[in-house]
Amino acid sequence: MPRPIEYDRDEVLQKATELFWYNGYEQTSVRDVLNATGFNRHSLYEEFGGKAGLFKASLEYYKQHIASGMVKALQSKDAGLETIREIFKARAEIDQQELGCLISNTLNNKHTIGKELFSIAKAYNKRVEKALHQCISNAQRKGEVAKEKDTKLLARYVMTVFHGLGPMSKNGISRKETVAIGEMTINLISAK
Amino acid sequence: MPRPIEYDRDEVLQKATELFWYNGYEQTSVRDVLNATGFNRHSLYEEFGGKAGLFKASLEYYKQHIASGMVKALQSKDAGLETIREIFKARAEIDQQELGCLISNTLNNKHTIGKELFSIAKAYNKRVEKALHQCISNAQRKGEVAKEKDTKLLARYVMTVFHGLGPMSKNGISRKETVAIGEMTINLISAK
DNA sequence: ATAGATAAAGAACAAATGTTCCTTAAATAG
DNA sequence: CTATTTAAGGAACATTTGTTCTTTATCTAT
Repeated sequence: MPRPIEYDRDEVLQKATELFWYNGYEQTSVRDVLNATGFNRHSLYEEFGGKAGLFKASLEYYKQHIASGMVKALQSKDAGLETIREIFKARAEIDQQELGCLISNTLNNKHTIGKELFSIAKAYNKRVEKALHQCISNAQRKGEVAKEKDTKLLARYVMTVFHGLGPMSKNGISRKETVAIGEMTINLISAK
Repeated sequence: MPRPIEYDRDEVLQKATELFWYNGYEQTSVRDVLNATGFNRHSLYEEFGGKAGLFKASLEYYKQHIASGMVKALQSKDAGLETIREIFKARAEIDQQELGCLISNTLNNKHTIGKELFSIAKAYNKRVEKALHQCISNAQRKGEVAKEKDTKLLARYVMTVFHGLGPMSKNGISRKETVAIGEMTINLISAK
């Protein structure tokens, strides 16, 4: 009996995520999303509850469609330094778009984005760092990393480099340079 | 014959810079600045030409009052790895405020902040990287860095770490960890 | 003392923001 | 065919945005 839904939730989310990624949360207006998707104003509030809800859904979309591959690779049983090398290679590719990472961008807006949205980004960031820690510990077990190294600190270190690649990409960084930075980071991890 | 100016330009700029640093350019309204400073609306437009002009002046203030010490140290004749170590120490302190770096934050808003403001940030970023490059080349001359190392790439690398510290700080990073990350970076630079 | 000049105060503007409300359209169950 | 249910369309809301304009206040050179 109800009139059938005409919009495609995933299509809307994909476009919204793109916009949030490109312009940031606060610089993306509800209008922008409506214009870009043809989505209905009322339906947006029905489906997502408002702008913040839409952003929450976009963060979820980002995690599942953009970042999940990386996390899964890191969590794999045979993850090691080669995994990290691959991640830098992928990052070198994506950074040509000069967008940085949506999670990192969101963290950067800590003081304006609201506690709930910030804590979602923070939680996911933590999850990535944990996966990275697992991977490095795994590498250590395999003998790729010296035994005396503090793998937790190494994970923090790699996270720092990841976060730094965002601004670097917006400044213009070549694939080559990004890969080189990855290689240097891996050297640092494995150095004795 | 003219009525004397009642405001203190530098005082206004200090507060404005603080606000822009904390909230970002777009999230700081002209009202916010007026409220925080008691500055006159009309005078703001007389003195700075508008919000963008105020931000330009704030970037200038930031360069001169916050970042210039670092650049000068890097450009000093006897700059070397110890200089970089000191910079990380200072950064560990400032990062407790969880603000990141205003230049880095501005770079991050590439797609919304407008070309002129972006290019100012970009130019200064370049200047810092150049100073860093000088410092590392100097260190190489002193024998602190292996001769075969690509100092330009090393400078890029350190810039990446610097940029990464912003999001890390907003996520909560201790002084100790920041200093440790600095130490690891210096090790990477000097490693043979 | 007065005229001229410039700062301060704040009213006012159009445009944009996120959100809500009301009307219209489209589908199926009876 | 009709009634009911829910989506779509879009008008309307109060705020907030950056900016401009008008009025008032305060100083000094004459």
